[in-house]
Amino acid sequence: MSKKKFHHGNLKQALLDATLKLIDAKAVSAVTIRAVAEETGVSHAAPVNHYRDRRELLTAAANVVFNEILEMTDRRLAASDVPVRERLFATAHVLYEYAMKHPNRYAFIWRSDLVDHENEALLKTMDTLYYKYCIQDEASAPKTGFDHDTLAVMMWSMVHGYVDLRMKGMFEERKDGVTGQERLPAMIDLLKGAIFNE
Amino acid sequence: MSKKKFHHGNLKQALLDATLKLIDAKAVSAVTIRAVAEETGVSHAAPVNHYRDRRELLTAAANVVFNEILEMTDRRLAASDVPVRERLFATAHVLYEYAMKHPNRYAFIWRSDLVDHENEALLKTMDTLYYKYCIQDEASAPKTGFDHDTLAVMMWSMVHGYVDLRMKGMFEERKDGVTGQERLPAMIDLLKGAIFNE
DNA sequence: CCCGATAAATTGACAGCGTCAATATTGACT
DNA sequence: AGTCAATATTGACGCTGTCAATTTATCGGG
Repeated sequence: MSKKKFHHGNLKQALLDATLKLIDAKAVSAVTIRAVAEETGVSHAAPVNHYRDRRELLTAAANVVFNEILEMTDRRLAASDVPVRERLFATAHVLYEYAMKHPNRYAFIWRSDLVDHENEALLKTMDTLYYKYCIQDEASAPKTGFDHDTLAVMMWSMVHGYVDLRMKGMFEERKDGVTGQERLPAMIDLLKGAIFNE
Repeated sequence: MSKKKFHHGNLKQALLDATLKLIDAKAVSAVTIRAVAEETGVSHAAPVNHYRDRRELLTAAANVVFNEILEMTDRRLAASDVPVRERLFATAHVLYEYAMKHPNRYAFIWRSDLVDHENEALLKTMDTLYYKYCIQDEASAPKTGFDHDTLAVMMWSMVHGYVDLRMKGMFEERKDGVTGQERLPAMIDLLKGAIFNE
């Protein structure tokens, strides 16, 4: 029971759903308070009761997305029993796959003009993703002869940078004809090989 | 002669200057047509005579920035007679240094919701930067045992990704205490070492 | 059972934004 | 001098986020 069918139901969740729906269907620029309100069937000022402003709504939505990525990583690493030294690369693949599958969501979560990356809940989710799967604990980190922190930052930067630039038209099949589906995994492999001297 | 002191002088250039000034001082979000007009001392609708809309103005500004980076790269590579196999890394350093020195400009040029990256002039500048300094010509590319295209994309992605994520608060000195001034060069060196087996 | 308290939603307003149409002004050219 | 086109101004429009005032619905206690 708790909160069912008050005036609307739980509008808070409905607003969040509408937000993500609009992001997927169009882009985050289509997420106006008024559009979200209409999509949800309430008046243009109703959302203020649940989210102080647009930024707070979008920050909540970003948190949902980061949690999705986190869960996706959990599944990948838990299911197939990935060896320790492969964890960082597996995480990189997950990040890349998520971005390819949900480009609008991925682009959106990094829009710091729209999302408050200092938000406590969001910060916690992001830190979990980063420290749990990239940094790991010192002991279980694979021995490579390279500083593991630096490797983690490198991998994360490489994946994000590639995805971000690609979405903006760099590395497009303008002259080289190589599609993104092939190129990033190759980059990850190259790095892996270089690190492990294979 | 040509165009001096018509009504304003050459408003077109003045608008561009005001745009970059606002980007540096505040952020690209502060670049409203009206603010730029006021900064330049003309009425709010004057800019339309020189730039169709806000997007066109910002695209022109982005072109200026890309050209700055291009020139900065030119100077770096020409002056110190950088050996061929170091060119890619030198370019990476330039990109990084520019981003550190002009963070607002760097963040702005990748805002594809505001800048038209399909614009012909801009595309040409970007391609020059990319193909001239990253891809180079096949013959003069250093022999590394790795596909040079892939290396170039990797390097570019890594630098951009690191800068972008850092600006958004990842890799902040939250727990590790490492500043960006030290970390990216270390990453570049690590990659260089891995590639050249040193 | 009803009635206040309170949470939730509506309505209406406001300023700021980009942009367009109508108008006025200026400089260049014949 | 007088015409014309380029350039700038003014005023308006619809859209945005947000706030204040108001209305509506639900809950808890008499």
